[in-house]
Amino acid sequence: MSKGTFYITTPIYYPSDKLHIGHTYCTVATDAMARYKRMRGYDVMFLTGTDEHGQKIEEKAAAEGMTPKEFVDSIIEGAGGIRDLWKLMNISNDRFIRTTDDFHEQSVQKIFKKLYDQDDIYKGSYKGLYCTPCESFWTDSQLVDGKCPDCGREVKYAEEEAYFFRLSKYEKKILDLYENQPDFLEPVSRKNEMVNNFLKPGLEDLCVSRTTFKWGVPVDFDPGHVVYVWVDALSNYLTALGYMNDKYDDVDKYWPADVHFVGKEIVRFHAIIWPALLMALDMPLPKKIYGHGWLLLGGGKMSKSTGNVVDPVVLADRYGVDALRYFLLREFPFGSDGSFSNELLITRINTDLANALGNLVSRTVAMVVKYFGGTLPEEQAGDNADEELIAQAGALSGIYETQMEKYAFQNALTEVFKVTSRANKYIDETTPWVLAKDEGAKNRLARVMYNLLETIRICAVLLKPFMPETSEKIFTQIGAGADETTWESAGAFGRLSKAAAVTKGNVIFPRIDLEKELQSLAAQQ
RNA sequence: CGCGGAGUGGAGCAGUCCGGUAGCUCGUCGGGCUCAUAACCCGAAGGUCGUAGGUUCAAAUCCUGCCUCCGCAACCA
Repeated sequence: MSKGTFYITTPIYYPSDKLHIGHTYCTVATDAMARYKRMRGYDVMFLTGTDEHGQKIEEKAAAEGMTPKEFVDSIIEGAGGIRDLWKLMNISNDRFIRTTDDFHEQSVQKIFKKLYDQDDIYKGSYKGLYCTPCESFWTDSQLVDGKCPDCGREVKYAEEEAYFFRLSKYEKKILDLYENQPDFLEPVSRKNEMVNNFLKPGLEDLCVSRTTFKWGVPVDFDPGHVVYVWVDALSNYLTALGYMNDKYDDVDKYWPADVHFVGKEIVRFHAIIWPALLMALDMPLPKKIYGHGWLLLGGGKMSKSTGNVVDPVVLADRYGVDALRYFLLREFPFGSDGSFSNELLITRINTDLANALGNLVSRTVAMVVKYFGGTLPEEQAGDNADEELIAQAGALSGIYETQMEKYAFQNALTEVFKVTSRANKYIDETTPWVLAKDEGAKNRLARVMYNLLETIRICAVLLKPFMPETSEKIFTQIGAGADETTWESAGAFGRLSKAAAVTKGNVIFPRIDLEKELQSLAAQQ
C-alpha cells in the first residue's frame, strides 16, 4: 500500500569538471531521504541530473578541442564520469535529466514562448558596464578598482538586446509565500538572507537570454538568442516529469515536488526565481526548499580553481561506499557548513562503524554460534535487566522518524548509535560468557543473545537508507528474513524469529590504522 | 553602517528559539572484563561558553557595543 508520492531532487550539477565530495554530499543526502521514504511505503520519484549549457562549458570544450556536446558527454557518460560516480555511490535515482536532452530543450522553448506570449517575458536591453575581452557585464559593486574583476581591464558602458522575465511583478507574492508558509525555505537562516538581501531591496527583472554565446537552447522565435540558465536549468524539475513534452506523463502524479535539496549558493534561484517562474506558469510551488551547508576544507571553501578538492572515488575505494556515505551524513549537520578532514573521516569510521556497530555484530554473532551452534532455543528466560535495552530499541524508530522528517540526518544516526552503545553495555551487564559456563543458565543466555540480535536488527533496518549494503550484510549474519527488515518491523521489538539461523560473516568494517592511512593519503596527493 | 553565519575544556561539535546544576565524540590518565575487529564497560582530569556592558533572583541562552573568522553579493554543492 502506497502512502502517497514523494518527489525529491538534487540540483542539476554543472559538468565543467569532475564532481567532488561536495556534490557527492548533496546527492548522498538526497539518496538517503529517497530510500527512507521508499522504506516508509511512499511512491518516490528521485531526480538528479546535469545542467550543461552556458559560456563556461563552451569555453572549456573549445580549450579541449571538442564540441560542447562531446565535452559534456565525456564528463557525464565517460569512464569515471558522473554516471559512474553515482553508480559507485549506490545512488538510487529514478531519473537522470540532462539539459541537452531533446525533450528538455523542446520543453524549454515552449515554456519560454508561453511566458513571452503572456508578457511575463519581454524584449529589452541589458545595459551596464561591459568588459569586451571577457564578454561579461558587471555591476558597479563587482568591479575591482573600477576595472573588470576577471581580467583587470577597463570596462565600458554597453547595451545588449535581451529578453527579461518580469521577476519584479512577483516580489509581493514571494514575500507572501514566506509569510504564509514559514517552512517553505529551510533552514530559517537562509530565509533571512533572502528577505534582507533581495526581497527588501526589491527584485529587478531578470535577464533570461544571451547573445554572447551559442551553447544553449535557442530562442526559436528570435535566432541569435539562447535561453539563459534560469529558465533552462530550473525547469528541469518539471520537464523531467513530462511538462510540455511527451517523454513522460508524470506531472500530475508527482508535482509539486516535496523537497528540492540545494546548496546554499543556489538557494536564491530556488527560493525566489523558481517560485516566480512557477507562478507565471500557473503551476503549484514545491513544498520545500532545503539549503544544505558546505563541506569546507582547511577552513576554506573547496574550489576547483585552487585545487583543494576531495575526490570521493579515492575515499570510497579505500574505505567503502557505505562508510563514506555514513560519514558524510553523520558528521555534519545538514543545514550548516562542516569541516572535512581525512582524520575526521577515519576516526568516525573506527569509532562508530568498526568499534561500536561492527564489533557489536561480531561479538554477538560469535557468541550465538559458539554457545548455540547458530540457532537459539525456543525456551528463553527474560529478566528485569533487559528492560532498559528493550525500551530503548523499541522506541528508536519513533525518535529516528522525528529526526528524519526534519532532514536532521546527523541526529537520526546519533540516535541509532546510542542504541548500539547501549547494547554493548548490555553485554557487560549480563556477562554472557559467565552464563555460558552454567548449564542451568542456558535459557537466560538464550534470551540475552536474542535481545542483542533483535537490537542489531532494528538498528540495521534504520541504517538501510544510509548504508544499504551494510544492512544487508548484517541481516544475512543474524538470519533476518524479508519481513523482519521492513520499516514496520523496526517498531516492534521481538519480531525476529527465535529460530533465526545466525552465521558468522566477514568483518563488516575493518579497523583503520589512522597514522598509516593519513600518511598514505598524503603521499597519494 | 550591504547581507547572513560562526566564535563553548587539547581537537571537532550539541545546547541558544521556550533563561535555572555546561553535554557529546575523539584524545589523555586510572580501573574492569575477556564474548569480540588491541575492540567493549566503568571512573577521573580538563571549560569564568570571543569580548565589554545591560536586563533579571538567575544568562552559553535575552538586549546593546566591539573584536576575530567564514560565506554570499546574477549560477564553483
